[in-house]
Amino acid sequence: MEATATGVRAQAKQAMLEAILTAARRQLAEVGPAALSVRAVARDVGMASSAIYRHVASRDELLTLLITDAYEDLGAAIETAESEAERGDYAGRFRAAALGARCWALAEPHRYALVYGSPVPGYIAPEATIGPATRGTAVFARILVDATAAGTVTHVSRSQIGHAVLVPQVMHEFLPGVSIELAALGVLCWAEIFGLISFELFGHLVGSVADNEAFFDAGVSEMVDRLGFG
Amino acid sequence: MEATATGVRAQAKQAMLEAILTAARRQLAEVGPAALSVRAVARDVGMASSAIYRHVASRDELLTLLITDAYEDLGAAIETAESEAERGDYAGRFRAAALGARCWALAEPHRYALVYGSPVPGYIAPEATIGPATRGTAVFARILVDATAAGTVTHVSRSQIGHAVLVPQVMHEFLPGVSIELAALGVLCWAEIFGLISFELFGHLVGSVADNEAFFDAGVSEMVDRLGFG
DNA sequence: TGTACATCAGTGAACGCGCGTTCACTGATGTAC
DNA sequence: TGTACATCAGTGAACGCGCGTTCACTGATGTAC
Repeated sequence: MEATATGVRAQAKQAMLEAILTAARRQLAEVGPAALSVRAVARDVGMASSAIYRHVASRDELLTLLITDAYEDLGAAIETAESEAERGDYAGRFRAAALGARCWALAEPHRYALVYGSPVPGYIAPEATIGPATRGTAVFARILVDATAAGTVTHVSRSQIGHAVLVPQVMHEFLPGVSIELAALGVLCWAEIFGLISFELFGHLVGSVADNEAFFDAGVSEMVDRLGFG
Repeated sequence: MEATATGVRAQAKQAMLEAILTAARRQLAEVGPAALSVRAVARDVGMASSAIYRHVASRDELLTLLITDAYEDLGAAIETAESEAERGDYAGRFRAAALGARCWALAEPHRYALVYGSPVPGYIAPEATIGPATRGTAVFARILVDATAAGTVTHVSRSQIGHAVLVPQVMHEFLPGVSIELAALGVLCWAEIFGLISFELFGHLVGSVADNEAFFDAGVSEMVDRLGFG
């Protein structure tokens, strides 16, 4: 009974935290991260503002929770999308992962902006955000690793890339066996994917690109070519 | 004498506006666009907060001025950098323009984030920002146009790009004579350049990329290849 | 099972603060004769 | 050149508002005997 008893309290607490985060996500979408306010969240959730402090230490911790939450959610979306492609189809896996990222971003523009837009002034991301941040990226890395292991990489860009460009530890941990050239190309593509998504979401394609989805697809096709998954 | 007289007043007014913008840029760097405050700007400039309203209609107009100002400044930096390359060296011009953008962004990270980071919540950009926004982009467009006119474009990516992807008016106005394929490739590169800059500035390369400049250079080299400026 | 005690989620008032914008005003600077 | 008047940049008080965080408190829920 003891375990169940404390379990009930803990469960209620967990549910309350979830409600607070839901309200905070709503707030985020309305006023943005810089104007996110503990009091507004409390109002939304129907509590005294001071009650929030029973669940969250400060406004900054609330922001941290939103950030890790967004990274995890985006990472999960990329994982799910990628997992639906055939394992041996590296182009398909890459395409699915990229599209998964874009779909999530379109559905959750404010949470996307929170993690891939401007840093929040005055907020310093604690170490706890690093883990979740790599989740989505790791999916892309795995595709490169698998393709290399399978010997499917047929051609990489002709541009020269110095050996010191990437951090060795990342090469060992996330890209074992992958050549520096392909790894650097992968990081470039990773940045391009999020560059394309940001441009679309932040309005820089308005007036230039008529069909955002076709444009993104064209970009991804090009990346697949470059990576040698053609 | 009349013209000089009003000229003196007008000149003082102009100087005051410049002082306000300088203070506003400082504020922007400290607290970000969402927290930019008329009162803090007034304090910085040494005036009563109400005095600001003699020069600027509202907080939103102040933001608009900062945005057009940032676009113009970035555009000018790209123009200057690009103009130093030899006219017939399209790869060199492209490279210079891209590096010019990156240099400006590194020197003015907050103003860069203002225009290429997350949109400011609750702020709706007026039409007046459109013109300045195209200034830098136009430099890249001109390189494509010139290279096409000179017949220097030797090879474009093998990926297929539908004809409806780009807005026809933009093709006519900024990219006359340029093929749809090259134009789309150009827009992709444009997005990639700003994607790379944003990733670097917003901290997404920390821990992965050891040498940001070399990495950016590698990316640009690759783009030059793709565009057929090799 | 029943009772005494401890835990702890939520309250509401209070702290000191900053915000955008308006408004009647002052006083220096420019203009017209 | 001298004077009367108009312009207008800057003032400071005021409006109504929201903020993060603390603190002593209440009262329900869980725990230990």
